[in-house]
Order: sequence, then structure tokens, then C-alpha cells
Amino acid sequence: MSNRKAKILDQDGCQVRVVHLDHVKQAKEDAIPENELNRLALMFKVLGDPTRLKIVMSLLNREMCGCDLAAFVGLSESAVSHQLRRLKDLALIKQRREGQILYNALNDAHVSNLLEIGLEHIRE
Amino acid sequence: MSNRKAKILDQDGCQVRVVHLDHVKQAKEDAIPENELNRLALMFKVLGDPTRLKIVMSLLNREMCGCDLAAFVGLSESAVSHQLRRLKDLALIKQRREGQILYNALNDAHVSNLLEIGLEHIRE
DNA sequence: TTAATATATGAACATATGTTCATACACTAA
DNA sequence: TTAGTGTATGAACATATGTTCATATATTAA
Repeated sequence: MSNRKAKILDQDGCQVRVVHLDHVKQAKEDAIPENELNRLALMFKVLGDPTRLKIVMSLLNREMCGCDLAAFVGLSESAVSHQLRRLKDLALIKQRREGQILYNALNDAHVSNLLEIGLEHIRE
Repeated sequence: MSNRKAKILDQDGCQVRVVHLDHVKQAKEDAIPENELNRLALMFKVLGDPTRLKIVMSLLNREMCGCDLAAFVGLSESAVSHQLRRLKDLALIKQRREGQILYNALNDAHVSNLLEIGLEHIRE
């Protein structure tokens, strides 16, 4: 492991100081593709809003229609609908229609795992 | 399970339509405390920025100092420092000083688990 | 002490975000 | 078809957010 200070050129041609050239190089090699990174960040960001998180948490144990969710989180049905769309776009929830009513549920086990691990982390 | 439409009063005294009174009631009983919800949302939000997520992902396999991280993500050391503080505030990373250099690492297994499960989700 | 390096921080700016409002669509019952 | 209900969506607004810049602090070497 090098502790020598080095100057390298970044992708824009600017000089950048680096302490551990090898670390930076390896990190770049390991990095996931940019579209995956952005999609992963977007998924976390969608979970990172209290309203949406409260909706998702409530779906851990039951299905809920938009109407119920609006009453539960204390917002308009319109606001809830906007949020549900974002959750659906990232496959965090799935929807099933029964007549006029659209039931929302968690999409798969990944989502509940994320919630559980996240809760463990903030509780320790 | 009731399918009868009902009108109830929310905590602000406004009339709210509810399809499944029992679902809403149970969801309210199950709900985690508001401060936990907000903290959990904040944790996801902090992971939900591409810059911070790229930093955290790079720490999966090695320690990195702020200097290296700035070169890796292609931003100023100041910008990186701001982001590292947010990550540290939520105990997502920990820091260890060695002389002038502050090494950053993931705080615990929860963080790497969250990243792995998140990646699985977006890749399926 | 002085200079150099690594990191931290407050203020300011431009951009992004969530809710509201008005309106439109989808499904059902009469 | 008509009316009623559940959901969706675009625009607009106020707020929140991330980066930049200037500056400050901390550690080490000379």
C-alpha cells in the first residue's frame, strides 16, 4: 500500500491529489455501472421519504387500497396516488385490482428485508 | 374484513373516507414510533444520493481517505467532506485517524447487507 | 514557529422535491 | 346513459437539497 502522495489526471484532465493511488484504481475497477448506481440510489431515495416509508411499512402486514392509505398517513388521496406511483415505478410495491378498488402490497421479500435491516441498524 | 364504506374522523377532526376501517386501525396499531420512522427514512435518504452511494459502495472492499474519495467520485474534497459527515451522522460509516489522514470504512454489516439486497432488487 | 497537508464548516446559489389543486380517467350500480 | 366512487396526472408553489466558495481547524514536518 503506497503512502506516497501522487498527482494524477482525472477524466476531465484536471490534476487531482491522491494519497492511495492503488485504492482509487481498485475502487474504479470494482464500481458498478452508472445506470445501476443511479437506479439503486433512486430506490433508496424513494424509501427515504417519511410519507412513502410509512406507506411501505404499513404494507408489511396487509394489503391497503389508496383510500385506506390516505386515511392512514393523513394526506389527500391525490398525494398518496403520486407516492404510490413512485413506489410502483421502482417495483417496491405491486397492485391488484378488484372492481373499483386497487390493492397495494409489497412486491417481494427484498423490500421487507430492506425495511427489517434498516430498522435493526437505527435501533442499535 | 369489512367492505362497507365508512366515514371516520381523523386526528385533525376532518372527515375521511375509508373502505377498510379494520385495515387502517391495524396499521395504526402496528406503526413504529414517529421518531424511528423519521430516522429510518433519513437513513434511506442519505443512501439515496448517487454521490454518497458511490462513496459507500467503494467502501465495501477497502478503506478510503477523503482525498482518495474525492478523486474517485470526481468532486471537490469539500463536497466529499460534507457527504461523509452525513454518512457518519447516521452511523453508516466510521472513521479512524492515522496521522493527518482520516480513513473511512463501513460501520457494520447492516450497511453492506442493505447494499447487497438493494442491488439484488434492482437487478432482478 | 512556520509552512504544508487533510479535513471541516457556514453561507449562498441553483436545482430537485413533495404537496395541493383542478381535472381526467376507470369501474360499478342504477 | 348517468351518477357515484376510486384512482391518476399535470402544473404550480413552497420547501429541501447538494455543490461551490471562502475560510477555519487539525496534524505533521522543518
